[in-house]
Amino acid sequence: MATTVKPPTIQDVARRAKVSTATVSRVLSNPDRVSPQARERVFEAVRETGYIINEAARSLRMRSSRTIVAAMPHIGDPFYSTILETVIGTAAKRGYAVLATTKLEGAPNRWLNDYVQSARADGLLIFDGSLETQLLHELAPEGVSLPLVAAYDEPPDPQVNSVLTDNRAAAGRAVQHLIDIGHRRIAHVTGYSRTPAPNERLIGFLETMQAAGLEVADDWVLQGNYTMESGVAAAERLLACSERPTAVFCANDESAIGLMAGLRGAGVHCPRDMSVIGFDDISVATYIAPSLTTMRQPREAIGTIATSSVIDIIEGAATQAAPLHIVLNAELVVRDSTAPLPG
Amino acid sequence: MATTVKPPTIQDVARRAKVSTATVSRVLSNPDRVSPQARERVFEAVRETGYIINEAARSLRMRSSRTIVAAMPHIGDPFYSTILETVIGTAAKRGYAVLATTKLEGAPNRWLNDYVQSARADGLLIFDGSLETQLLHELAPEGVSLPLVAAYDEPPDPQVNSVLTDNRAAAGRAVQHLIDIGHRRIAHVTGYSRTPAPNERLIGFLETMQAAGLEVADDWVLQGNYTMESGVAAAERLLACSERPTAVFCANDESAIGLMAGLRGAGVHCPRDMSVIGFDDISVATYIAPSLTTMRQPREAIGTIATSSVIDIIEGAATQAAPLHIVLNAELVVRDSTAPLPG
DNA sequence: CGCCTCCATGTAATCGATTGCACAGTTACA
DNA sequence: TGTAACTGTGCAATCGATTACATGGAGGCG
Repeated sequence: MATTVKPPTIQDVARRAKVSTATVSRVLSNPDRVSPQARERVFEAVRETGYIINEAARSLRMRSSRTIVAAMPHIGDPFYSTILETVIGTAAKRGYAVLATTKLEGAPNRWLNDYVQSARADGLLIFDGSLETQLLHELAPEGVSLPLVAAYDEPPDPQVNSVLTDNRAAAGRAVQHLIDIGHRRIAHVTGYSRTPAPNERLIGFLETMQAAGLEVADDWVLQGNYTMESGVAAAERLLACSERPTAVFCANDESAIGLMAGLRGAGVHCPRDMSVIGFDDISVATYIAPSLTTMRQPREAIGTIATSSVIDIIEGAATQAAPLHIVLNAELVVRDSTAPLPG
Repeated sequence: MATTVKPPTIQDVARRAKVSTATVSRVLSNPDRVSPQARERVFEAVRETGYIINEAARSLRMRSSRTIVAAMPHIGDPFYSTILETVIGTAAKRGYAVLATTKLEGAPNRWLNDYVQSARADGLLIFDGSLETQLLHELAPEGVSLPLVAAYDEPPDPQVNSVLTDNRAAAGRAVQHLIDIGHRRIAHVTGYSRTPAPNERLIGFLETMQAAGLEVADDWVLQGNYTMESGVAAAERLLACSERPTAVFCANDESAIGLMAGLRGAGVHCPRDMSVIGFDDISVATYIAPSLTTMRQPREAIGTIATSSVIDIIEGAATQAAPLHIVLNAELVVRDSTAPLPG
């Protein structure tokens, strides 16, 4: 039957190739440092034994695990899962594996930096602002510098390396688009803020409305939480407004999709009766009816840049004079869910 | 500035608590085996030093990494990302971390079992049939038994533990629903098969049509690949059929969404002119227009059961007399995209 | 009182890799 | 021929945990 055989070790290879383990190790990490004959014998012994390096032993000795952690609030969200995919791809190209984590309910919730302290991972990628507090708690007092890159909606601690879209400006451009096509009464379905600071997209909305000299009634700011359900709920409250808006800026595509579903259920036609704009450009946005006007976030860029940055830091390529702050732009994609205000 | 300090080791704790490292280790893994006095001193020393176990050292010594690998074809797909989320949650509750992998383009593609051989992971969760061949290649000749659970569309090697939905039966029920509401001319947008075997949902479609005595014209089987793009392309071919079907069964929700977009673009109204049924019940399915009739796969159950099974196997709870084969059912969810055939 | 058992703890080997240092052999050059 | 420089390789310490075995002391019992 199935027997569990102990995998060959570097000792086995050394014995077979009639060299020392030191030589085997050298062949594997830097073949040029050994003679061609020995090198060839070692390669052959590796082939014959099916040797695969024991990463646990390597990690212990080298103090490096060639692994990074990606922490996100909610992997089921298409926005994050796309990012995770590019993270994995980018990390793999550099020889790193990716440990994926979410906020855990009911499970022993590790401090994120424990992953690094315990030698499970060499660096951290944080896509969730609320996790940062967990981090700083242990981090700050020590003054320890952790290979860490943050990439999320709210502007993180300026001391922390970050890659993010300029949410405030992008939100402003979304609202400006609605203004440009004639809307004056504009509502906003918010996301929540994962940090103590107010949500950046909300700020961008308010600033732009103010700059255009437009009033924002109290009941036009509809609390949401980035889910489709919250969009549906927002639709109901929206339709109950004393002065009904003609357009809505939603903090993300999912709440926009929920909102449109809610409007439809109430017999309100989008975009004829109400224009809707989202944020993110998740992949379904093109295919639904009406197709969704939105701000496209460069998700691939976010994932790729954050990942290569953290690996650069781990490997000491970036000497880290000052914290890294990369700001990306979101692009307006006009589709069918927004239309000029008639008249 | 930021200084990197070496984390405290078990030696540091032992010194501080004035005991041996053996005692510290015992306190940490089985507190009852040491005297209350020593135990208390150790706990205090741990607190004072901020000791965190070095997992690399532990893995090396224990030959166990408390990590599992989840391999999926495409994490961006909402179907898989939801599963991954439950996998991470379930694993965390049992004290395991999750390494996430996808099929990698252009990166050195490890054999999946290398993760286990190299002591990076203790077990494997495979959500992609095409990856299995990579596995068996190295696996079979050795006769080594790997803690492995497969969970994907096609029925896997009977030797391999698996958790899967009965795709053939579920596809049959989807088609039967269309028949029940009066449709006779039914098309199918296929997924691809990740294994040499034909796609199970296609088989279910054909079997059910045949059982109902219904003809399937050659051009009613539309090649797809589970993407929305392929759904759009299928719509075009569908409308060109010499004898146009009145209903379509799509191999997953995304191709159904694409198909509906394509139909809409051609002025064909769903469900009035064409009924559409999907498969999976991804979360947007409820919110789009028309809302999508589909077969709901128990994704949470798949993720949870697969994860606990593989951990049971790792920990030897399951003595593995025979391979595990768990079959789950998909449930028909009727929404607005299917309607009775008029007349 | 002598012997046996049991409990708490310490000693030291072990897991499998990497690498500083030592050493032997070769080549270069005076 | 002697010395220096260099190259290729091996020896053995090391990373930080776990655990089999040894030890010493306390307690029980005839």
